[in-house]
Amino acid sequence: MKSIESLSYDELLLTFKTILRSNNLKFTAQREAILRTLYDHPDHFTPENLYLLVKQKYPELNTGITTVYRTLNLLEENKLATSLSFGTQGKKFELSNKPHHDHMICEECGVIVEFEDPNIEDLQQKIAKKHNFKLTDHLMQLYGICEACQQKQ
Amino acid sequence: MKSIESLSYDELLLTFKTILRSNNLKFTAQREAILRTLYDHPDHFTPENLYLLVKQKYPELNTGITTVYRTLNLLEENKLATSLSFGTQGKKFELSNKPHHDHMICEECGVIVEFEDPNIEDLQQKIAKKHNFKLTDHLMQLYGICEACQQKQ
DNA sequence: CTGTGTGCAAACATTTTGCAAGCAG
DNA sequence: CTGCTTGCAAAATGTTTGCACACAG
Repeated sequence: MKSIESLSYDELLLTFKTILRSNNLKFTAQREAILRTLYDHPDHFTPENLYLLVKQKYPELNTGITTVYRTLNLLEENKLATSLSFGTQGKKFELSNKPHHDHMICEECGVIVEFEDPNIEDLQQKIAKKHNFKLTDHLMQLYGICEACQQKQ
Repeated sequence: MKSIESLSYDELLLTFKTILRSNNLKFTAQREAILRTLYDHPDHFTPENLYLLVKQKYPELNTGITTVYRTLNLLEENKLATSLSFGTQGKKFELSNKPHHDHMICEECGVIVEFEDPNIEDLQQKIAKKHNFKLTDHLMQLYGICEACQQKQ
């Protein structure tokens, strides 16, 4: 199977269908609407935000928030989506269809900037090795004040 | 004021009292019990865990979980404690009285290993500069399988 | 047809808030 | 004394589950 990175929507959809089929799950209009919405808006969604947007774009499906949660978890379990934790305020999800990257978050306005740095990946491997961990994943988030918010102050 | 890193308990207590005084807040037995418990157990606590431990060690205070939440937030706002997010499962807290470090978490047993790497701090500064962010904080967590759990498999 | 998926409402888990009584300063 | 703090219960959030009906395969 092709890597998930930089897939076109059709390829992504095919990947999704393959995953569904191989787990004896069904391809439904709601599941597609959720995937499509995630694809069309490369933002970081809370389940609630995504639910509202899907409802707005595909009102005839009458998608429930329960289905959004279930689908997001399904996507995450199958590595088609990734989530970031925000303590009490839940999680934010994004599709995994772009190269690996990390996040820098503005504490004022909440904007999320993505970045990528190969040196960090190397460092992480070294650290894991030192403690005899088998690395499966990582999370790196920088917090700060973005350019726009610095000027407002 | 002395840096918070590597304070003895007496120094930590003094810092706490100073913060309380300067905010017109009161020094209470419950607040001290919570600080003391965090100090005596350099673990990563959920509010619930900490609540149970404080109750066990200082039963006569009859501390409520509400107070634990309120005190943890107070400590965090004043940089005496730090929290890590775990999505749905809430947060874990630790005292900030040791040098900066990051965390590596075992996905099997949940054990948290602390590590420290100056190279990472440098890299982060570079990345922030590139995007014109003013860095205030960061979070780096590595996920994997610890040595013990690898052997169990 | 069969069994998975769905929306709804209810249940859950975690955290926050309103309130009356208690206690620090 | 004054007003911050406390514990309790209730409310608020965010997420998951039970169920009867709908629908994909």
